[in-house]
Amino acid sequence: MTLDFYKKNKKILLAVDCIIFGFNKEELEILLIQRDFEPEKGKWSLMGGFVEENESPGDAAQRVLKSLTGLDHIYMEQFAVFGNPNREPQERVVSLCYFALINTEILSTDYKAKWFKLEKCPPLIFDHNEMVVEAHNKLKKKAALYPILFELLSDKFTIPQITLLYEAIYQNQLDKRNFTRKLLASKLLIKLNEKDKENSKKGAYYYKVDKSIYKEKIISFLNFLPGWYGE
Amino acid sequence: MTLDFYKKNKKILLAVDCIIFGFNKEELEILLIQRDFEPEKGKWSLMGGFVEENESPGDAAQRVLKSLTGLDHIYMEQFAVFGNPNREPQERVVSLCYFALINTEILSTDYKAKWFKLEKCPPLIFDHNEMVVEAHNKLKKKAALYPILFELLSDKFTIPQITLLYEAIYQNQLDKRNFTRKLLASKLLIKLNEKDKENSKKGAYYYKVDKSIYKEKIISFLNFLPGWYGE
DNA sequence: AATAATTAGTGTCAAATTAACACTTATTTT
DNA sequence: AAAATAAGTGTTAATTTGACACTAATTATT
Repeated sequence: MTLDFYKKNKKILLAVDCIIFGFNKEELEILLIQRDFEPEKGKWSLMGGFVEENESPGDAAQRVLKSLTGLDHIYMEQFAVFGNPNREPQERVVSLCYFALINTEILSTDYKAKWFKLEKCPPLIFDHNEMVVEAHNKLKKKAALYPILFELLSDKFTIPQITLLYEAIYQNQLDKRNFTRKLLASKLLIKLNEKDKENSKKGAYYYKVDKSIYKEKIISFLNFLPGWYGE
Repeated sequence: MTLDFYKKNKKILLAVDCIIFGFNKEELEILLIQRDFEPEKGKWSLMGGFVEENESPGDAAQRVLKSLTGLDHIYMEQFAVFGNPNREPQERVVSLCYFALINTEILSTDYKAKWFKLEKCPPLIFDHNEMVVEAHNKLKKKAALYPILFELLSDKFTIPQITLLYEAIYQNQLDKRNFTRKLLASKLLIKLNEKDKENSKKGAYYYKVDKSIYKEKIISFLNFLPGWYGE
């Protein structure tokens, strides 16, 4: 039994960092917390923590996010590894990065995590600002290809809301006629008999996702954004 | 100085595994090696190794690949983390997965790594078969969006060769007229005054990539594959 | 009661892109 | 000279795209 093989190798602290984007009705935001321990105490940071013995990195990300924000069962995707030997000054830490996009409203106020407008993201500890930039790039690509964005808009949403969301992510104006046409052409949306009257006098119809179709026939959403090309 | 914070946490063995796809003229292949140490000695495996103290995971992947295959400066992309606590029986190991696509010909015969047809991939150690499936899925998506595939076809290549490559990756037939038209419409290809006469009597013109355009204007290649949708 | 203000919702058309389709060309072998 | 092989190319109808601006529904104001 040659366990020696494993013994020779150095173990490493393995962390997860969660980049949580939020949207409500206007702008893309990002969730941050203030470190309450050294090093870098008091500075703003992503939600992070270490992978423990009996959990997978994905589970660790879920646990860390929940413990710091109360957010549970958020689908996150691993999108990068930051593992430069000197990225943290005190000790070597390799970080696995996960991102998600949620509705800002679902964050409970019992926690200290705070939303920042993405455009006004403060300086963060270590290399966290780079992580945010990379996550935003991934989000753009992902959103172009997959209708994931509908999921975050809770159960029901209006077409103007989706439009605003895409505009926030791509920081671009969209032609609402063309965009609506494409949305509806996907046949993923079911019109409800109910209107959102909070945001306009006329009121906008709510829609929901047709999950039966959605699961199988995942559709290419590229070119939702005219003239926009990946990366 | 609260270094204790770090001390409390368990360190983990961190590995990299390299999924190297190869193509020459017909089929998509995958590079494997036979383990020459326990556990699982003698079984087929991906090229893997541990991340060492003074290297980033990306550097580790490069080092491991080079030491086992001689392949150097291969662009690999991190695409998954396999970190289930029990994925290796002897000891907990979290593995970062990287993939690349190269021309099978560039592999030197001095090494023990061996090409297998992807369709005849043998049973591999641990969860390596799952890694291969995930990598293949990523490759499909990636290839649809980016012209990366030209890069692997060394300096020059013919249009029939590219067509075969895409057909191998998507395991699908392509209409050669339509596909050629799209390739040329990208304006990424420069026709050379030289023919490949090895593969046909008539001979096919070589092309090379116009790197000056390639770098900036990365073009969406989605819908290179008619009716094909992501994932 | 009429008017103004606000945002939702919709249609057309010209241009570009797509997918389906089969024959000719160049060269080598026999 | 004929046969074999793989390269290379063009047309057309259908679909999709992007540019464009008005009408509809409701509420607030006067």
